[in-house]
Amino acid sequence: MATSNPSFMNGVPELLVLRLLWGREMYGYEIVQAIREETGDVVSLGEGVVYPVLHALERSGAITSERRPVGGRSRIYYALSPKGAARLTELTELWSKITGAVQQVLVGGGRAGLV
Amino acid sequence: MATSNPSFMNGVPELLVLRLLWGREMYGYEIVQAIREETGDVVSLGEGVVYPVLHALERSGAITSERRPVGGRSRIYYALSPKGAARLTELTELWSKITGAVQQVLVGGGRAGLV
DNA sequence: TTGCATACCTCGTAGTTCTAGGCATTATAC
DNA sequence: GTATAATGCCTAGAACTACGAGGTATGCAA
Repeated sequence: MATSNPSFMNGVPELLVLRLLWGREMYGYEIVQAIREETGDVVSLGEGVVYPVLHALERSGAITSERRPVGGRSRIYYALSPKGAARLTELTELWSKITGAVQQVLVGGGRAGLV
Repeated sequence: MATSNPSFMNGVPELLVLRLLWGREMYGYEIVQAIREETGDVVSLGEGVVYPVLHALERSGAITSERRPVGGRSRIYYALSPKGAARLTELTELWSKITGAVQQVLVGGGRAGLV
């Protein structure tokens, strides 16, 4: 209810997951850590965020999964499908467009500066 | 469910409204149009988004309001308070941090390019 | 007097992230 | 040997947010 922090995170999990899967296969737990590392801990998505995203992406045909036993453990590796690649392109362009438009307002306008 | 487009708009309305009010007073209807114009129609927030944001910001003390009759009509002008200015700084920094982190993932990583 | 632009407002819905848990196996530390 | 952390998967519920649809009222032009 509070006036709390807008986290600017809408759609970001899907975008990041797709981007990470672009070129190499990865499993869920690995993706969670990769996001943390590659963003320098700025973005830190829990497993409760990443796994549902993966399942939704698989349902929509954007990624495919394959269970593999590794060192006695079982991992589910995900790979980007052509559909997922298209979705990635689409989202990346949208991201660029939106952030560019916001930046325009932040920089431009009446006074100059603050950014 | 998961079909749809993430709009990347989380928290953006609050940020844009605060930024527009930085330096000049504006009224709701004017803000709606300003966002449309300054973003080149990339971001188009309806009145159903802007007015609730304004009310929430006023409740939290980030902006103050003053009703003024203009040409027979009544407008409610909003002005940024010190608290709102601080909030704007905070949000701007967070925005910069998040988008920077996402950009890092989009650009960096295994392959190069796509952005 | 019919329509359009201005100017305000609220409610309900939908879509998302997040927290907080739970389960099971393996490696590490004491 | 036994507790603890790390790996690796999962779901359910709450909380938040943007959005569309709809409502009221005034002024101005055709």
